[in-house]
Amino acid sequence: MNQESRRALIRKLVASRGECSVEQLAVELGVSGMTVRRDLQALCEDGRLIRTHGGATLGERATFEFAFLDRVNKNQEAKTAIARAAVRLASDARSVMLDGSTTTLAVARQLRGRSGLTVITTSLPAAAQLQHEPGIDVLLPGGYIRSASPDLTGSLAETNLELLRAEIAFLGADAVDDRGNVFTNPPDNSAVLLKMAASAQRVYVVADHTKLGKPALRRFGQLTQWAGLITDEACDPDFVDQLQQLGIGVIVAPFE
Amino acid sequence: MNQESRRALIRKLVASRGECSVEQLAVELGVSGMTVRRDLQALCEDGRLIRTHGGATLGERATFEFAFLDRVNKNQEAKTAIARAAVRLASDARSVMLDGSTTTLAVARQLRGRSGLTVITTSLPAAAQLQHEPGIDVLLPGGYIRSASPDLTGSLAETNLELLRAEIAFLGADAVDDRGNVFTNPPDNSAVLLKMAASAQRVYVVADHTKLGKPALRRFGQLTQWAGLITDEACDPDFVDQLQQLGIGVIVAPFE
DNA sequence: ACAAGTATGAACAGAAATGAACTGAATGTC
DNA sequence: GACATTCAGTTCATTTCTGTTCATACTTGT
Repeated sequence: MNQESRRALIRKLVASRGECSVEQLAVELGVSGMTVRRDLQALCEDGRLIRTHGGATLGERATFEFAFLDRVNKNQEAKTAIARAAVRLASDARSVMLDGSTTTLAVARQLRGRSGLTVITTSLPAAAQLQHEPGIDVLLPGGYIRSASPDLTGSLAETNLELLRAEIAFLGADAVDDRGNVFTNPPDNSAVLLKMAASAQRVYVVADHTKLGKPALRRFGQLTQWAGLITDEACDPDFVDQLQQLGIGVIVAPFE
Repeated sequence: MNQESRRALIRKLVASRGECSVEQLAVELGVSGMTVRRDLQALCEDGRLIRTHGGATLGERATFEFAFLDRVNKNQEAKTAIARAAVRLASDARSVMLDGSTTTLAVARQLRGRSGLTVITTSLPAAAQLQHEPGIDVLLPGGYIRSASPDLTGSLAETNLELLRAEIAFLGADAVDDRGNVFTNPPDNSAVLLKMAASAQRVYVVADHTKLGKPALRRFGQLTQWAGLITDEACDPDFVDQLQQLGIGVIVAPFE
């Protein structure tokens, strides 16, 4: 029994029973619980099942569900703080753009309950969060769904974003250095991000404190061109000073 | 009973009864009231139900989700049979269009495992089903997410569909009458359906036996214009005869 | 055959879930 | 409007689960 067939069998067992415990799977497959956990983690990252404490279940993907992504989310507290600050900035906006990062997903969650708002987003989880909000229209620009993460990319997305306009855009960054350069990691789609930035009157970069002060692979913009950075209060104050001396607006969101 | 399935069960119980008390849930689930409270809070934060004093009621979002799941689960066997026949017709197609009906969602499920395929769909659940298939590219035409059902509509969707082409399209119908007229119920988006039909080389209407022999509110097409109808073996043979005498191709899919 | 990389399992430390007890808030009753 | 009752939410202890780390076995490519 190799890894691949074992994982296939786990998928089958979970699919047929709807739910399996780690221990149960370990006994049935004749491997240790540790191995089962690693398998479940891998399958969960692929979105093939939903990890639970003690086991795994089948997601209700008959509906448009991306809730399982929330659990993968790191630094939830910081992102929620940033999101609260972000929606405050957008309090009178009637159109908001959100990219496909996990930080902007937190923004989407904070937008719930708003009315008279159109949200343009490439993020399918954000769309799922907002689809049933009575006061919010969700507009997807279309495009290919990236296999690595549930958001839209490609020339169709770019072309459509050129035709759309929003009052404010929130873009997630994988890294921000002390010169105000904003980075993303491939295979992230910097082209789509740039189209979003070009189509919004005000552009804020959202990045929690773990993203600050280091570069990443692909530079896609400069904070001096945009409205500023929103980060959380666990960040380094010296870093914030440096950016502010460059004339960059920095908003430090407090925790609850 | 782990957390995930317990919360799923709570959702079901609240959905079926409209309202549940904390104490009632605690007894039925065999957990403490404290655990129920924590579950309810989590579900409430996700917008899945509305917390009340002493219990919880159904929120708007949950209402939509369960209404959609009901539709998905209706005549599941027939829809699966139709879907199997559909993917056989599309066995050498490299591009497939799927609309947002529950029958075409079954087609999406049957497409899993295929490779070298691009699926163009307005259905967000279908997209969710296929997003992790390594051999399948999922292309969304964009547009507004309808509030009543999770699919895309609006002029953006229509414009983009005009630019796209597929070898074969499967469109769900709410009704097919004995003259070959194909109907949809408002607020279904017949404009998007027509754009899909116009952009595909072969167009099949998929409709289980409960949809046959009756009209619905909005006529959006005629089977004689298209490649034919796929239905299931529980249909009325006389009805099939009538359509065939009009020169319409009818495929009757057998159950497993 | 050898070496590099991968998979596996054991042990342990940290995290999460749960329930009990307690305090504070909301609702209903008189 | 005051009181009683019920409910909610915090805190803490207990249990269970998770994931890191490390050592070993296995697989794969050269």
